Amino acid sequence: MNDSGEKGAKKRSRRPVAERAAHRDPERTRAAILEAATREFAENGMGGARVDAIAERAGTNKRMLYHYFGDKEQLYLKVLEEAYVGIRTAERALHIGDRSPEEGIGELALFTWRYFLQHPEFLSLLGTENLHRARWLRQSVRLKELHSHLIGELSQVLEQGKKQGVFIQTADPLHVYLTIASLGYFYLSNQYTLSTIFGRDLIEPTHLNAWERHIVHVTLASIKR
Amino acid sequence: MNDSGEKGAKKRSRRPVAERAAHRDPERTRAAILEAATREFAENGMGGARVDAIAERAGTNKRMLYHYFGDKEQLYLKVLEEAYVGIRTAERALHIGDRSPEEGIGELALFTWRYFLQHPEFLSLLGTENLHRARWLRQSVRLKELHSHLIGELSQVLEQGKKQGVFIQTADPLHVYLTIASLGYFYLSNQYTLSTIFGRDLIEPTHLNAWERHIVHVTLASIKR
DNA sequence: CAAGCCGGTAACTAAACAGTTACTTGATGG
DNA sequence: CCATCAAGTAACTGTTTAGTTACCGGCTTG
Repeated sequence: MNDSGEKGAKKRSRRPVAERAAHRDPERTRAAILEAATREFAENGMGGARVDAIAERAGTNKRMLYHYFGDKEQLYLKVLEEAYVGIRTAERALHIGDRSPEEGIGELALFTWRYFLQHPEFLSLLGTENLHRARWLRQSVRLKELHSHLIGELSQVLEQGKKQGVFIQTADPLHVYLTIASLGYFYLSNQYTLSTIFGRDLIEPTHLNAWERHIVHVTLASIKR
Repeated sequence: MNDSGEKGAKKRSRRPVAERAAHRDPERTRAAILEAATREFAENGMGGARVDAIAERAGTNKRMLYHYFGDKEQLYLKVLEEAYVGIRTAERALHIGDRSPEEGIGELALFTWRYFLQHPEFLSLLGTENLHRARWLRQSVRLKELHSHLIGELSQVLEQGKKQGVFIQTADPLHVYLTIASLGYFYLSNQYTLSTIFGRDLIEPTHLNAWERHIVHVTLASIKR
């Protein structure tokens, strides 16, 4: 997200500015707007987010926002795309095929849960986008190919497990991923209403750890022979 | 939701109006506003919902809306409360303890999935409310006690299953319910982004039926000995 | 049968909103 | 050292919004 060093350095050839570059730093401003927008959209949704609020959070003004991103909708789409790129990039670094199939699936489940836990804004953005029936995501050309890798790798691990006789033959890669994602997403994104109606603070570390173990247990129990 | 028959009949003692009671029917107007608001809030969230749109959908005007419900926030809370009352009421009619523990849990899973499937507006409202960290639900006095029944009954079924030796000793009622709800909620509420990124139409009957079976399978696999 | 009350209408208001325009500043290259 | 140009500011505009007010009309009841 903060790539202010690289691209900026190319333009500023002589006298690299170095000290007090707060003013007149386009990359920095751009990144600040994107981060502020991520928070604002995550907290208030598309309808509730305020362009003025984003500009203020970013320490700049609306003029710059419209200059870099066109309008509110394009900015929102950019935020959403970056969020997806974030999780899929982190996922690729996992290499779930390196250990035993069982460990591989467990690792994917743990990773997904912890990523969700550390990136609540990603969950919020997904919620908002689904409220609008993926209206903006569908327009994105960048994201279509980003997800095939995940299913491909997961599919390989499952096949290996089936050959070894540790997984049931009916285990389906998309179903397994959806199971993992479901258990993490629902618990975290609905924690507020759930904590309220059941009178238990679900975000407490004890409950959080218990649910982490539960996710791994459920995922493996559903595919093991 | 549509209780226009009962309360209305008490007031109109003589000459029961009967024919063409469209005009000047407070109960009907109130119900129409509530239903229109449910759809508007479900489709657009709290920030995106428009009071004018609700009035128009209800075939009335803003004056009546403010007259019956105070303001936008109180109307929203009423909508949310009614939605919770709806699912918890339907749940009570289940009596999951009547059959074997295994069948009881399977029945609860099926019921929850099908209720979610038939009431997409309930899922949307939950999403909206959680985006705002249960800000309005927490103010509700009506809903605190509504949910203890569910956990109580589920707890009994699990205990029975443990005694019979069909369920594992560590099975927890809240975890079991959250598992069932997770699998249904995520699949349906996130169907739009999921269908987009995985290139599969998740709402197709074939996939819907497969997921229904999957939910029951996963739930039981996670608690069976 | 008239008075008033209640369900209902529509035009209005002040504030908030997305998006624009006119202007300032300061670094750079000729 | 000055002309240029891009980064950045702030005040403005037309529109949309939640909420209000002034008014209408017909049913009920004394």
